[in-house]
Amino acid sequence: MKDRFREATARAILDAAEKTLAEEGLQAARMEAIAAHAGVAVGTVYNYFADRASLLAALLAARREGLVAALDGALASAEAEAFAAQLETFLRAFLAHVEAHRAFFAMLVEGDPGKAHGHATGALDAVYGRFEVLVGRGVASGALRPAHAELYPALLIGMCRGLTLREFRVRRGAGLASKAPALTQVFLDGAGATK
Amino acid sequence: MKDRFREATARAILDAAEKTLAEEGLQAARMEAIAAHAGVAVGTVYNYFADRASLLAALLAARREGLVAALDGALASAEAEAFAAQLETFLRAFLAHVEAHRAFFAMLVEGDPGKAHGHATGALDAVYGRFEVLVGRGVASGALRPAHAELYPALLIGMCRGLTLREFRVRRGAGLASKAPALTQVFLDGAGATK
Amino acid sequence: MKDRFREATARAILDAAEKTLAEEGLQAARMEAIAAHAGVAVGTVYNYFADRASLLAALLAARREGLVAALDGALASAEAEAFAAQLETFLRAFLAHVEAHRAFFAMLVEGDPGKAHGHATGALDAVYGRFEVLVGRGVASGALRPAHAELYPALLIGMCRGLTLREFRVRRGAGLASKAPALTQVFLDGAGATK
Amino acid sequence: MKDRFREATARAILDAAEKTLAEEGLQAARMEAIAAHAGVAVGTVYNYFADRASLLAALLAARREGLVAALDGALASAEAEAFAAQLETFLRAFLAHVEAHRAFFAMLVEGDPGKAHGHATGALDAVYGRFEVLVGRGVASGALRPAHAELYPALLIGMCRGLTLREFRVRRGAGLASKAPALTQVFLDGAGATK
DNA sequence: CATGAATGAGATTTCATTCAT
DNA sequence: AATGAATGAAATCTCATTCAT
Repeated sequence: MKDRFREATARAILDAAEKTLAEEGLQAARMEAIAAHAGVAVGTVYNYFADRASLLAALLAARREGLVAALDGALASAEAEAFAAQLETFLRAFLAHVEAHRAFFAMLVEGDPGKAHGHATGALDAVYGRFEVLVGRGVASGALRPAHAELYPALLIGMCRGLTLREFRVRRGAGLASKAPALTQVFLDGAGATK
Repeated sequence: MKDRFREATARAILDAAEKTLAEEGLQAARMEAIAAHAGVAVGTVYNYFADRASLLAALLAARREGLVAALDGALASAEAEAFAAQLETFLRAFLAHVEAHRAFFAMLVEGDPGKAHGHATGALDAVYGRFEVLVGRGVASGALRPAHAELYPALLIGMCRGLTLREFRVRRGAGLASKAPALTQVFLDGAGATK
Repeated sequence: MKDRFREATARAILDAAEKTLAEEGLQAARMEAIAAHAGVAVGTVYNYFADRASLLAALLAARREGLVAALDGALASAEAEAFAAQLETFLRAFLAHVEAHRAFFAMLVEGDPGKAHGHATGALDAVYGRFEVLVGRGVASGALRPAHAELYPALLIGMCRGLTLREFRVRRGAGLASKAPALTQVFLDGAGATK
Repeated sequence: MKDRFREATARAILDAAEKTLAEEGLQAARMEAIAAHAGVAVGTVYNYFADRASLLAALLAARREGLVAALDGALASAEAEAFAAQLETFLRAFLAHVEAHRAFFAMLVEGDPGKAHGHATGALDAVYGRFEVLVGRGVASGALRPAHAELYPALLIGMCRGLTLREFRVRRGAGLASKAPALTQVFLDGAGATK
């Protein structure tokens, strides 16, 4: 039960870190601000995480795990359906997570290309892998053309990101996840007029 | 001729800043490192740019202008061709620029999601606009389906970004610009098998 | 009791600032030197005062308040006496304070004539006011001729300052406060021989 | 004739320095600002004065010489008159100079107590001496009581300074020099009512 | 364990001075 | 001799981290 409490505090700090990051940015977010958001003193943060980098890494890991779990859930739940439905379910799960943890996604692309990109790239590996699983299914089932299949994961993730950034400009609308059908359709059928 | 010199120095500092940013990251890049890369003393940097923020803003502006010019060139040069060719030319120009100025593109997504995204968003407005022009042509000519046309610019930019990040993982290949045909095809025809 | 500590530290830093200012001058006094004099690290100084200007302003305010309190004390304690006695008490209090906080008085005249004089002038307003109160009493009681009464505060303060600077040249003597009787006499009776 | 030109330039730089000092303060006045006020480049200033300290010292010396000359003139011209007239003439000359070269007088009391006060004190020696000459005459002629005669120079200078600072507050009036008669009267007869 | 004041290395910025043109 | 861009030492300020309470 002590462990329960420790874990709850740790989670609160991670949430505070995410919030602070979202508000002030990866670089500008100071440890004191994170602690204040969590309602604890700086020293307490250091009782849970060795240093700033560890805290950020832990946040990254926690959010990645959540995202991977969501994607795995989507992959499993839709396994029996047609590929288009699977894809839409998967993309909806992805977009919903991006929307809920915008700060996490900001982190994934931020940081120094040298260090953080290595970070982020490594961190994304597992996510990337789920997209590859999905694409593999599509190709195997004949639903996807194998021609440029090695690019599909990157293109799908990129389009999701494109939609995310678009949300910053057009400040209305039904939210990111509602774009999943359109995204699915454009990816499968293309934007070109059928001749 | 003195102005020539001043401008050349300013450009050299901007290039050095981009290089340093690429090597060390937006936050880690110190003014001294930038100055050293440019082959001048710190004080000299401050003779050209009021402070760190101004230098970064100037770099942002300079690269954006270069990119917009490249996109305008692509839009103009391919105007007479079929839309697919226009699209490919445009995407190739975009990808080539991203490749040449990776540091610039790293900057566009870095920083605080709140502020810098506003920044980046504002900074990208002109770029976004060129994608809209292109998409507008496609819809007008009947080459693009108007269904989700409002999402196309975001999706195209996103896919380019997806490919860019992919370059960080697969460290071989013919470079980003060579992906333009594949990207064009996937965007126009979709990844789905033709039934 | 924590607040007690904080206040004591703040006072220690102010004292250290005054000392450092006295030793090295308004411009030459570095924040590190002030911190060292106070026996703390630079960062600690910044935990108490936002920046250099704030620290100096706080010192100014603290010393002014002390001086004003001393003058108010003198005004109150001597209220019942004859004007000459009141004047002497008042001047003695003033001179004693100037002597004790020479650094403070150095500050009052230092800085940019434009801005800092505005500063100093504003800062001195309260002090000036006490002299005006005193002069007002003198005029009201008939002890002072009203002819040039509007100049008296300035003349009295000026004479005190003159004596202060004189201390820098003649380095002996019983201290500034001991000049109060002479100053009182000259001001009241003049230096001219009685015809 | 070349020397004439050199001297004229040097004087222009000194004037510019005084002006800049008056506007921005002793510490804040940068060499570039001084050069700009003089209409020359920084390098040129260094062709005339070895460094910043030399320039300030030269300004000090120049202004002091002017003041001393004016005081000597007043002492000589009024030698035959009654002491009260001599005093008024002298004070008027002093106040006029202070008014014309406010920046110079700001310098005299400014600076680090350590260095600049030494400076200023030394610089004032000659001026102080003229006040002593005047007071000596007054005592010798029986016009001044000898009681606190050693304080009179300091008191007179102080009163002048008090009036100068007063000018900063009351921003109207006929100028500093017009206060000479009042100052003379108060100093000779005192502010006390004649019983 | 929690606290938050103290720490000090390190970053940004200024500006007197130099020197090639 | 005049110029003004370049220089870099030195000052201010920040903030991750420590540790006594």
